[in-house]
Amino acid sequence: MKTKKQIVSEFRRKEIVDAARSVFARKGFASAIVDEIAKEACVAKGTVYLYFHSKKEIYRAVLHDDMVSLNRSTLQRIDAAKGLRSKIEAFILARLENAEAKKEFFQIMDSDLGGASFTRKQYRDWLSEPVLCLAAAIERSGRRGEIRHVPSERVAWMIADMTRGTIQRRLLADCETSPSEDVKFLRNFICTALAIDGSVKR
Amino acid sequence: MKTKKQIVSEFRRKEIVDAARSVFARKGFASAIVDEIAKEACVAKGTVYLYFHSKKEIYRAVLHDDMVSLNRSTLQRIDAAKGLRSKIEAFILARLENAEAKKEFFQIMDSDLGGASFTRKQYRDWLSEPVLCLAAAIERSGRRGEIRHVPSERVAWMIADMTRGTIQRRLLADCETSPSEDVKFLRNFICTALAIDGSVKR
Amino acid sequence: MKTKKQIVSEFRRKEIVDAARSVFARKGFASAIVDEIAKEACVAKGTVYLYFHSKKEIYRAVLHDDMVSLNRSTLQRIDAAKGLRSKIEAFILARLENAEAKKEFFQIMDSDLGGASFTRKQYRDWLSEPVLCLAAAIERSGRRGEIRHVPSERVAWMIADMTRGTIQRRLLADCETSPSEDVKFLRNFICTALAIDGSVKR
Amino acid sequence: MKTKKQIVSEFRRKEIVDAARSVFARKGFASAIVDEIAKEACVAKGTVYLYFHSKKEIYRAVLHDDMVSLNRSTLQRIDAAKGLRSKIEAFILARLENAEAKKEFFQIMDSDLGGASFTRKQYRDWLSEPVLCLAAAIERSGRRGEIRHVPSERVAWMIADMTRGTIQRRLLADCETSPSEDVKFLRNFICTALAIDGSVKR
DNA sequence: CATGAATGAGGTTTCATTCAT
DNA sequence: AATGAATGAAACCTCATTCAT
Repeated sequence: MKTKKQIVSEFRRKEIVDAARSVFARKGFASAIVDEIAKEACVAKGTVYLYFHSKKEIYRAVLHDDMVSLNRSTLQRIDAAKGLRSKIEAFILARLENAEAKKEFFQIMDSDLGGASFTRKQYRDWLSEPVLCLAAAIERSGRRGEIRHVPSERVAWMIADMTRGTIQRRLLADCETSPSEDVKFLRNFICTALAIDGSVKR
Repeated sequence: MKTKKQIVSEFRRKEIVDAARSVFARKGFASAIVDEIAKEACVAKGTVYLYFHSKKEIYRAVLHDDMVSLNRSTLQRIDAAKGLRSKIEAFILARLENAEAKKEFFQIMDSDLGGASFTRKQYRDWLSEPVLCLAAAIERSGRRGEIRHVPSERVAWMIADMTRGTIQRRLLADCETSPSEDVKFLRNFICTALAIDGSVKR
Repeated sequence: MKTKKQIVSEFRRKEIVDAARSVFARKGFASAIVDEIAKEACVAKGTVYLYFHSKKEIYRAVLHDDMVSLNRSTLQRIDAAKGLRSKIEAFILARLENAEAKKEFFQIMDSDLGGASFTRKQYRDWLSEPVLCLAAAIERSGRRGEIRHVPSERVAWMIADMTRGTIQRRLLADCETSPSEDVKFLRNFICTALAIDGSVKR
Repeated sequence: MKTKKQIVSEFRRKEIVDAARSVFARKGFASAIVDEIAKEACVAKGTVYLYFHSKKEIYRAVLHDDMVSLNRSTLQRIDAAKGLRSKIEAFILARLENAEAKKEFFQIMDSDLGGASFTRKQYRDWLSEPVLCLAAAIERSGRRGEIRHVPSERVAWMIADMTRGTIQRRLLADCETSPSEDVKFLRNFICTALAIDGSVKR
């Protein structure tokens, strides 16, 4: 059972991470100021350093936390979906909705990876989990002859690339098109590329 | 005619921009130190400030210069190519080769947009020039019935997204696959998605 | 009631202002170095910036603090003195003694007005408070027929001018004459100029 | 005879000094920038250093030139005037008119003595020449019994102090009173203080 | 003689991190 | 555990002065 201390401690940690996400999204890593994070989390600057060793670590925590939850939900939705077409749609949808819900996180991922400290490599590594899951689904479909033969992992990355680009455009352009329209277009584009016509099973 | 001074001046400016590109790529905008840029350009710190008003301006100059030259070469190659398939390939190839030749630049574009100063929006705006050029080619092909009917601009952005993702993976993964292989895969993937079969004219 | 923090905070502020006064007097505004002020105040440079926004603000604080306390004491002494002759003497004495006690301050006021940042106008404005107080006393004396009729404000400024000149000479010349001698001469000179002979009431 | 070279050289030197006076008056010594002086003198920065060793030296030249010419004209006018009353008036008038004509110089003298480089002492030394001349006149008048017995040098400094204060007020207040009014008031005030009534000989 | 590009020492200011309370 | 005042390293930028042309 969680002690009272643990509860308070976890609560505070979350508050700091949330505040940090907001500040990092607004300013980027380098221009974010620890004092501002502390203020937004309603704690003193010193307190922040009780929970995190350094600014960099806060940054890592923000990204890690978000990525873990994003990946978890993406994987669940892919698993839940039946048929490749649905799985692809599930992937895209999970990403798009998450971007909508957590603009801040995506703004961070998109505009500043913390200077020298954090590499895009880490992002790739995180991303690779759901992408490989998608790739596996494509691979199976291919084996079953439901789609034409393609290098499944590569295709999965293509899907991720297009999804990401779409999200970027949505975030920048203040969403001229509806999310469902974007999803539909993407899925169709991909399915056509894989297609045995529109015959990919749902 | 260019005076001797202009020549020296342009040469020095270029040296600074080149040095800056290298430093920014290594350190990111915030961690880059003007003194280091100066040293790498073999001039004194003060000289840098004769040519640029601030660190931010140097940064802008690096990005602008690279983007202008990249866009110019991309547009030329698209124009030179005959047939949609070739034009698409030209676009991808121009980008990939440039990334290979100017790793530094892509690392900047990909990993650090200079904190609050620089938005990804600017990048999109720059990118939109060759993308719209590609879109126009797709549109024309569509009108001529060479490909199935698609929203050309959106498709052009998809192509850009996939190209960019491919470049990123190449830069991160130390190139397991050959560039031409990547290009071929990409082009085929796209052409299949657009295809009236494999019948897109070369 | 003052909290402990407020007390410490005010103490520290005062230490910085005192150190700054000393440094500014030695070096002038432009040549004064914040680091030196900090060192003399026995705090780190950063601490100085916790209390003041900029070097200019420190400078303003020094001048303001000194001027406020000088004016307060001058006004009190004028008020306490009975009779115009005594009031004039009080004014001169207050200024001379202050100059003696706070050489540093007068050196600042006299030799460096902080470049473009600070105008002599501000100094005049500060000075005008005790001068106008003196003018009022002269005016009243004039109305009562104790002195010949004069434009009181103008005369008050004359008194201030001569006092200031005397102070300057004292500071520069290492005081050949005793302060009380200077005061006596000044007062007599002025009283003669205003005089119904030596009959100005004490 | 002056060679052509000398003529050009003197002309240029004067242009630089004039430009410098204007810039120093506007900005003060510390904030004045050599480049700006050069530009205002229509020469290149390097040229300035052909005529002066350093910024400080330009500053000294400005003050020295002005002071020499001011003193010369003051002395001449005192000499030309007959009678103490006229001589005093001549002193005041010479100073006031000069201040009117060369506001810039007086603004320099009044607002910035160049940080550590230049002391007010130098100014006093310059000023002492006409002041001592005035003192001599007072002394003679005293010996002849035209005025009451006073320490002549001290009185002469008082006159200089009041003149200077008046000039300052005129420069700051945009001249509410006419110069001749100020001169008359000053002379009368002084003569009353010295007076054997109004009987000081003209 | 004249130029103005180049220099680089040194100033102000910021902010991550620590530590006494 | 929480605070926030204090620290001081390090960065950006300015500008007097030099010197090759």
